[in-house]
Amino acid sequence: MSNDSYPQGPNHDTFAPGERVRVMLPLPLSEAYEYRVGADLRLTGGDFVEVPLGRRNLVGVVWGGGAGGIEEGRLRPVSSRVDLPPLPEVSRRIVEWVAEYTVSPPGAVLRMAMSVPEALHAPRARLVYGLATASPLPAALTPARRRVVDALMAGPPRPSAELVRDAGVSPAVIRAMVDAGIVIAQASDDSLPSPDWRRAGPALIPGQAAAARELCAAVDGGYRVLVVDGQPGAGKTEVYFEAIAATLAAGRQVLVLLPEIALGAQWLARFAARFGVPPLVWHSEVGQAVRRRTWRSVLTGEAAVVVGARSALFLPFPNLGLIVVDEEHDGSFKQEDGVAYHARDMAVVRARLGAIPVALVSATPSLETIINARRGRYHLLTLPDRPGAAPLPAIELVDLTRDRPARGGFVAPSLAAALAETTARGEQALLFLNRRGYAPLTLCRGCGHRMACPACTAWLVEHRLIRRLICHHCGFAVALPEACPSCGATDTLAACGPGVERLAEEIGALFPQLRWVMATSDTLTGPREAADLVRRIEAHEIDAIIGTQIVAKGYHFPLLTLVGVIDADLGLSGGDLRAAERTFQLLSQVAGRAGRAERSGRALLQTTMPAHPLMTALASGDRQRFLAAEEAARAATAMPPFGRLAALILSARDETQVDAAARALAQTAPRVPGVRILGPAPAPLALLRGRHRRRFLVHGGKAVRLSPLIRAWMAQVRLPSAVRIQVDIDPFSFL
DNA sequence: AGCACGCCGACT
DNA sequence: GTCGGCGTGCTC
Repeated sequence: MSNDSYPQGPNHDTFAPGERVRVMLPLPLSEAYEYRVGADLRLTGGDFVEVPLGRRNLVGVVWGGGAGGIEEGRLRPVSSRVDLPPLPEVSRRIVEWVAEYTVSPPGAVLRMAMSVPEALHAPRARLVYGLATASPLPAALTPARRRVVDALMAGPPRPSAELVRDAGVSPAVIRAMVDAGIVIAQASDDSLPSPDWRRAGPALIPGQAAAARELCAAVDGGYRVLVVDGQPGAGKTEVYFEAIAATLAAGRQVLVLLPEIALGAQWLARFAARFGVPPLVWHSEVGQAVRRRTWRSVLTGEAAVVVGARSALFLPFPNLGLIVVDEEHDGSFKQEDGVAYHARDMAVVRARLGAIPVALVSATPSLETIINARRGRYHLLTLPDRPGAAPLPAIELVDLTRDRPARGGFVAPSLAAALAETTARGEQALLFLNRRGYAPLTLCRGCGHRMACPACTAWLVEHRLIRRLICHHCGFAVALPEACPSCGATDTLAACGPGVERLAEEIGALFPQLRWVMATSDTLTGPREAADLVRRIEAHEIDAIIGTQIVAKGYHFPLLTLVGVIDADLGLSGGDLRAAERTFQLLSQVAGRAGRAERSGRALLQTTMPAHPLMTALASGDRQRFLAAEEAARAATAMPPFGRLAALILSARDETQVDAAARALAQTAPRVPGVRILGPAPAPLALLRGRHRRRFLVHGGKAVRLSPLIRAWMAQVRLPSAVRIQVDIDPFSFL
């Protein structure tokens, strides 16, 4: 049923009864489907409509007029128009752009923009109970009724269940008070509190103020990419908060993309301190009621600021005025499965399509961003170093070939000594090891058998706390065996290499008095656990944090003055294009956790390669030299950002089938000057979740558009449906 | 993405 | 004999 309580927008693409419309459905279909506009309907591009598909009814979006691509007999009518504002034009264009670029069906991209089916229908109004203001309170009240009145005087109207709890009465009391006219039920006012951009921000030093002025000047000035580069503690957040305030003052919406939201409690608190209210939050952990409300308030324009993980990029903002991508270098902005996209790059496209500014923020900007800034496509704003605070922590290398840990241990004597000194001074330490579990490999000393995942090309990781061996790729888990499954010998299984659990064991043995806590995605399962951990650390109930990269980001603890990196070499193996860059970023970020307040900090990096250029660059703090070397290496081989890459991964349960498909694809590989196609070869995880994988790599110059080339290539070959093909334009990691 | 249709194993 | 496993194909 049509409902006109929302305006339908300008009339340039309206569709009258009897006309054909193309409707994009949130399904991986290659194109929009055509429908007939039924009687009594007037539709506009972007309208959400219910349409029949097969034997079900789905909500899709009116994409435009029908081109007559389907015969009359198969055409079915649109069922109804959904009572929502239309999906904004710019949202429709970003869906098409991303689909084209990533070689994905547009419907699959639209699905990310629609996100929750429930959100499409208005939630039932909730009733809240408040004091009737029209009539005066009766002079005499029973004790139970008195408690209800007191509870309502002390706070806002609330749902019955809450009132029952707060007043300590039974629901019958409230019902009776409603009948007596003392309490009235009303629809809850679920309007959102708006951030107050008029509140004064913190005082900025001249360098910060200048950057803030430039960012603010870009607001309402059309498309522009600004890079905010500054050391940890240099005030990047405060600077872009000023641009958020300016955007809100201009009456427009703001989107902030952050890498990991689960641990964003400190960020949210800073936002609330600056603007008086928390922002809306969008990530996979957000529950469906909140999702629905957030999605709808974005679409109606009521939501002022949304902070979210990469998927927030596709929220249907009708009036977006600014995008901020914080920690823009972070790898988690790259989605690898399904529609493979890089949220930072697509945020830049979204800004261009919407003619708005985008701020890319980082202490260690990606090489891509740096090169774009140098070429003048992006505008670079560099913040001065930490004002009035301790200098950056001194990064020292611990040479594991000389300063050797005790047999069976992983902590070098110098790091152990630093830990003892730090905690003796009443300060805190972070021991960083980017490996979950107890040990990454279990092998039999008797026969040499290694415990591998049956469905993946990967070793099973021992998780001693839950006594299981787990595959970190597919989740396969078995109980820790007593005997070797290959030779049957008992007491021969040996844990090889360290994980955080094993590190914790070693620390506990070295320092029995030390109060440590382990922080990994296994122990911090939600915002509540994270908030609790933050509280315990701030209250100094903890001397040392033993954690994975989950603690590398966004935190700032005043007493934390020592960071120990157990294995600085860990990210360098594997031949990944960005291995060195990523390691540099991660380790600088981790080191930056030390001594951000008045106290100066130390960061010790344990390495077996102290002469490696990456290690010397970290130790000397010479980011420029490291970047220059990295840039030269990439330029010499025309690797990104000096050339383009795409990966095609074929997978099937049957190995001969995937090989046959790979051969068929190889035979039709396009021959284009300046484009090289490598493969097929076994993909880095040749077996993943029980599927055999083969990979092609497509490499071309900066000027070559790989997406149309790959699309044309795939169109030539008809593969059996059991073979899946995954395209990844601009692959980030090679695993 | 669903949902149906279709073709092979263990149940009443 | 059928119930049901999921592999394959289609939906305007």
